Amino acid sequence: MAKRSVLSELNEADVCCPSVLGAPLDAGEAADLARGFTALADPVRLRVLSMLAAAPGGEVCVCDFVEPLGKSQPTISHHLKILGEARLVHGDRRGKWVWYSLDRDRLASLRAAIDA
Amino acid sequence: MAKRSVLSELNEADVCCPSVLGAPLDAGEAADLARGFTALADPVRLRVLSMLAAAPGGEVCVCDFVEPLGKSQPTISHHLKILGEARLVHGDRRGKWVWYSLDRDRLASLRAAIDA
DNA sequence: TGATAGCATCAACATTTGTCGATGCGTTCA
DNA sequence: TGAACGCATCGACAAATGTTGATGCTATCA
Repeated sequence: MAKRSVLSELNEADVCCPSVLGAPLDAGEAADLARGFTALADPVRLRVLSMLAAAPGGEVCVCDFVEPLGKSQPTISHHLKILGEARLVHGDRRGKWVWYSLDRDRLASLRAAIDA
Repeated sequence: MAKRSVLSELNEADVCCPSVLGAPLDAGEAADLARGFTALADPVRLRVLSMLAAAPGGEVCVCDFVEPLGKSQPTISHHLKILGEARLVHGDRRGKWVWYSLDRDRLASLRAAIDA
């Protein structure tokens, strides 16, 4: 597991959050981060996040995504599931409705991964 | 083009860099950002970026990616092309070799898009 | 000039992804 | 209880993506 000569000697074995700009990522760290960025790599999902960020109260009901985003209800549900699995959003059922909110800490951790 | 009631009234029509956490993104802004994050949404490409960030001199020759990343030379070339089209890296030919370097400003602009 | 080496492009393929109609499940309310 | 509504899941499909062997192009050097 020796570091390659072309790479930094920095040791971040016990750092909590791997960063692209620290020592070279191993395959596992890279796969973890890639899962997070994959969730951001779609225009519909970015718009979902931006709507959540801008919503008064920080919550948006599923039904309120459908018409503004111009996608079918199953498609919206699909994207919310992906964002949920990436822990970027969280859904809260209240009666017939499910209200989604943004996990700003999770977003910040992804941001930190590409922080200089 | 009226803003929806559920959304912020903030007007950022003439702001340089759209942010996920500002006003709701329109389809065009979201597509632009998604292209950037798509480039980050792959473990091989993240490892390429981290190797560039950690490399003394900030440069790595294409041939030095192949063995550490365990991918074929055409695959590495493919990923470098994607990173180049996303303006995250830049290649510089010197003799037989092409040395790639990281565009830290471009990375910072993507980071800013998910900045609180 | 010819041989060799490094990198990009091509062709092909399997896998993943985004999308939607149909359907199922849970909640509300008359 | 039954009807209506909101949301998730399923099945299917087209499009995009990651990968590699073969090939082509450019630069170096004998």
